[in-house]
Amino acid sequence: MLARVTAVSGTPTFKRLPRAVREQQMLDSAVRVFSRRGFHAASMDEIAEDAGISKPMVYAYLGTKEELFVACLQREGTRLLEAIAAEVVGADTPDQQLWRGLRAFFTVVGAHRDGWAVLYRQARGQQPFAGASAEMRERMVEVVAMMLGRALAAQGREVRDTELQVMAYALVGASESLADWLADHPEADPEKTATQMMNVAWLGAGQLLQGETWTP
Amino acid sequence: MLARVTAVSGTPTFKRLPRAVREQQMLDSAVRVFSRRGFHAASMDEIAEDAGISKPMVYAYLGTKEELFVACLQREGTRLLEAIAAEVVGADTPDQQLWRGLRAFFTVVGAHRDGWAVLYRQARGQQPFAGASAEMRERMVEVVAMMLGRALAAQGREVRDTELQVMAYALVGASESLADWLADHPEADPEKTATQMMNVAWLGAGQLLQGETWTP
DNA sequence: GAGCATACCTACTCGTGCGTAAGGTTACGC
DNA sequence: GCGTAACCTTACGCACGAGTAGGTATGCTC
Repeated sequence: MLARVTAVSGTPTFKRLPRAVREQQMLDSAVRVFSRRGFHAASMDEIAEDAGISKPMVYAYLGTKEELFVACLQREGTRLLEAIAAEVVGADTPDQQLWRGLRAFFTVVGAHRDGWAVLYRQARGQQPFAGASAEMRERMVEVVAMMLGRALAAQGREVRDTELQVMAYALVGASESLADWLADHPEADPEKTATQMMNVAWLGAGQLLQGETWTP
Repeated sequence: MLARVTAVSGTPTFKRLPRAVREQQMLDSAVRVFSRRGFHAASMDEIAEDAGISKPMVYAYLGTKEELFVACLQREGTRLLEAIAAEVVGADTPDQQLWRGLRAFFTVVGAHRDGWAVLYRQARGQQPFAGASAEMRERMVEVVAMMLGRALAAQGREVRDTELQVMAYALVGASESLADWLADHPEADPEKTATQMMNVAWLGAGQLLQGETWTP
């Protein structure tokens, strides 16, 4: 029997699709199932079924379960990073960079909610992938820290790198958390969420840049 | 054969301990193994071995794997929430409440790093527990939002509940993220991390309270 | 219109790990 | 000092799911 006329994935798939197309369908299904069940609880059978295909096809195209998960991670991760990068290069002042980066970030997350769930909720905990996930975050933190640092320098102020790092970490964490919230709230508007995040980030940062600090 | 003289858990355990003690040892081991491996990859055998006990004991005392995980969640979660609550009640001004809450939070996380890893990195993704985890965060967000709201009211300003909610979410997320960073950096000082977080949170919040907002 | 590559299937094997049955051993009350 | 309850064990059954073997259909090329 060939691939059924209508798969669960929605798009009615007729038999015999070219490899590139099927691979994308499989990745879509994999992301969906991984995000719902978690890496281990997700079964290759369910992924195959969701894609409207039989299991050996998945193995033939994307390899083992781990490799499949990595492929998901890669696709969703680069989608996100590239979208952000593309927006950031078009801006020059620090606040414009931050704003456009945030907007791109929340837009992509809003459009691919379970992709974000896989990236953020799954990869982080599961041991074989935690490293890759942490590395991606590290890069984001680095970039944000650099932006903050440049903004500081422009104002003639100097702050230790560690401080910058920690603050960047907090900002990235806040964004991730809001993204997570966004992923669970279909009614929420990505752009508005980005604005709210920008308020927290920029005003908080702005004060710090002015040399004000809070002390117990 | 009885429980070995020296278990992997460190404390040399002689045979025949009272139930309450063994249960705590098991929970310690469970948290440790769950945090290292993730829920599914962790095996009951490994947990039992780590506790220096045989598997059926774990089942006799703490029940199935899911129940065991829930028990871990419960212990670590209440430990955290109670520590924070105890600190917050002793303060009255909003910034003191926030500060003492944050300090308690980072102190507990610093002292029980893998407890945090289980709570935050594991429970969040694995379907059966995501709900409980989200609920706990929800409570935290609610409390923070309330604190912000009171601070606002004291300054005669009024903000829509949703806005408060989102900002609280961002602050909680930033804290979680720093906690996560703390869990991976044994050299870091919880109190200092709390101070840095307080700076981001309070200065950011402070500006918002003054009515300032950032606009694209 | 024969050949060949590609897309696709059904139907297995086999390891791993949850959960349990059935039976030893120690401490404590009386 | 002895029964009994609590503590603890070894050794298994069994299900589930990753990965594979081997075979069938389809369409493209010359």
